[in-house]
Amino acid sequence: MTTLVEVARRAGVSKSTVSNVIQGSAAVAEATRKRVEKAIRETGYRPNAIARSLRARTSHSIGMIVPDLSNPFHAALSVAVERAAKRHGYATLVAHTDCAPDIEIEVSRALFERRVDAVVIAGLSTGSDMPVSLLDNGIPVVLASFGGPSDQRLGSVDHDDIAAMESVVDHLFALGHRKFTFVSQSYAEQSGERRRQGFELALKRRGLVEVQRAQATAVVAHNDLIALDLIDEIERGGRMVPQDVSVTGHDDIPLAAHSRIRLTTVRSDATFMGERAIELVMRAMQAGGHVAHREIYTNPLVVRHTTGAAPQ
Amino acid sequence: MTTLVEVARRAGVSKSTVSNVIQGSAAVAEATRKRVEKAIRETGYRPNAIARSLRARTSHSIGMIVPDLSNPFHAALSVAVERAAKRHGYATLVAHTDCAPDIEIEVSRALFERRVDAVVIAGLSTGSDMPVSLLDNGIPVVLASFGGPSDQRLGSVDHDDIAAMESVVDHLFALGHRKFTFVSQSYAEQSGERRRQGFELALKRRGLVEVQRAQATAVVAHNDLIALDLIDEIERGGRMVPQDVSVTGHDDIPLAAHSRIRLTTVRSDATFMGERAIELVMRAMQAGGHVAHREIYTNPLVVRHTTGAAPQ
DNA sequence: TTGAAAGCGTTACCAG
DNA sequence: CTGGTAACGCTTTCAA
Repeated sequence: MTTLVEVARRAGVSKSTVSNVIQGSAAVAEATRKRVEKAIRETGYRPNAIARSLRARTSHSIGMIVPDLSNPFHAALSVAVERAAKRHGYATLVAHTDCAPDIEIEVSRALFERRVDAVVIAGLSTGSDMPVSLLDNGIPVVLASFGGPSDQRLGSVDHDDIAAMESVVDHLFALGHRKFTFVSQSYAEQSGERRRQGFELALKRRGLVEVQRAQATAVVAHNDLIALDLIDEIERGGRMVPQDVSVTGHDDIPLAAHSRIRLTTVRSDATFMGERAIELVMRAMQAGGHVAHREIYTNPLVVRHTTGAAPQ
Repeated sequence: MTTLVEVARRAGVSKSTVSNVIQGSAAVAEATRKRVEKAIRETGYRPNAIARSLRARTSHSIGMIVPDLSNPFHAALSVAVERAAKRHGYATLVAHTDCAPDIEIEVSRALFERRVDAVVIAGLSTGSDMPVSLLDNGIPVVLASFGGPSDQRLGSVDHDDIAAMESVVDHLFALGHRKFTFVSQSYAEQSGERRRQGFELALKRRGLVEVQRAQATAVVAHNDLIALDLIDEIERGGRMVPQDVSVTGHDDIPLAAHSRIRLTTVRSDATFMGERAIELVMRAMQAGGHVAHREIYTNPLVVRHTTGAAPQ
């Protein structure tokens, strides 16, 4: 593998000079610059980012922690994060956790050892103190698409789950539904918990309590993927959506709008959130501190055809 | 940030000793080991992977190049790659290309500069010589879910697109279809081209030629996502699938089996391919060479409800 | 305008 | 068993 010294030798200059040429920094005589550039071309030299990182004490990489990329919402978020990071010259290290606390620990340790300059988290197990340990190590952290424990140093690009659940229940209630149930994912994720809270709050406000899934005429799912699964299950069981049961999702993944699905859901802009997360992180790194900034967006309910009047 | 020397000073030993303790290698007296471990615990010391990489001349990271993670098939592949890599202690750097040649170049350059130990590619623009340039730089490359230019050094975990298209066309032909069309994605990807070839071959074998999309009674899509889009478009246009038009996909993404979709498609196991790709890559790195190995799987046609008898 | 040297945090070799 | 020293490949003073 070609290194700086080889290029230098070839060009008959010192490595400092080669370095200067590459950085485009210090004034270098036109003639020498030419010689060096020629040597670089001839050898196909590419700077070793690892050596640079060691010297610069910054890896120019950011960590992306995601529960599960097979959720299209998370995939879109990751895509946005990676693209935005790349635009800034940062590489993205992805890691899945399935919201398993032990994996979360292992992963954050690995990211720390690799000295990522920041981490973006798309989902976390309830009660995880992983962000705090990252923060304590001086790594800026921003939560994307959810909020979190109220450490001041944290950044977050969040959406209002409580309001979202209120609008979902409101819509269903107006359609005459009184028997609600909430279905969350298999693992305990923070956003799931918050949506459940919002759901229960909205119910209580109307003097209702959650019923068993089998009794419900309105099923509120934690996200679109789960809603889709529920529709599948309900319809395979011989009942119809929305005639017998109404179902709502959350996220508005691309497929939700499909003519065969037409899912009533809450629209959340994963791409925007991913980009915004990187913006915040970049700004924080420039300032050499933590993000310490939260913003929260209110998402609109998108009414489609999986919700309808409550059966008599 | 705590370093080895700080730990050493604290424990009153040399950094070599601390290093030895960490490596668990050279025999270290029980007493000193204890002291060192205590110092490590007290300082919360974590080795700097960047320094290690520089020294070891291996980054313990692999690059994952993917056209677009929002395709669930690619997402599943990436998940599998990342998980398998993590199991081996490797981090995964993901990069999207959208199959844009200029981004591909930029990305492979970035991965090379970061000295990834290998790269897994999930999709590539037609005619790209990016794998070759990586290979020439001594980086093992394996293509996952497609084949590629026939460089001997390449690895690939491929599926038989020609056979897949033959079975798709065979199925449709048996249902009475004679007017076929093929729809690929917006960008020119290698697997897309190959499937198109397989499709045309299968048609020719039956003495048929492709017709305009508007005339077709059988639409063969390059992948499930496109098939889903087509169904959406067709049904919004007032025609029915499969009564008026039959549609097939490729990949068998989770949603393909949904009760509202029931897509006839070719099943390809993204998770398996991702894992296998990492296996091959690990083996190659151990041997210090290129993968230079290809395997190709024949995928089954999964007949569901988006294909039916050709309209009279 | 150029180059020598120090140092980033490790590991590995070799003396002691 | 332990520690000194020399790399790994780069950037950055600081002199010349």
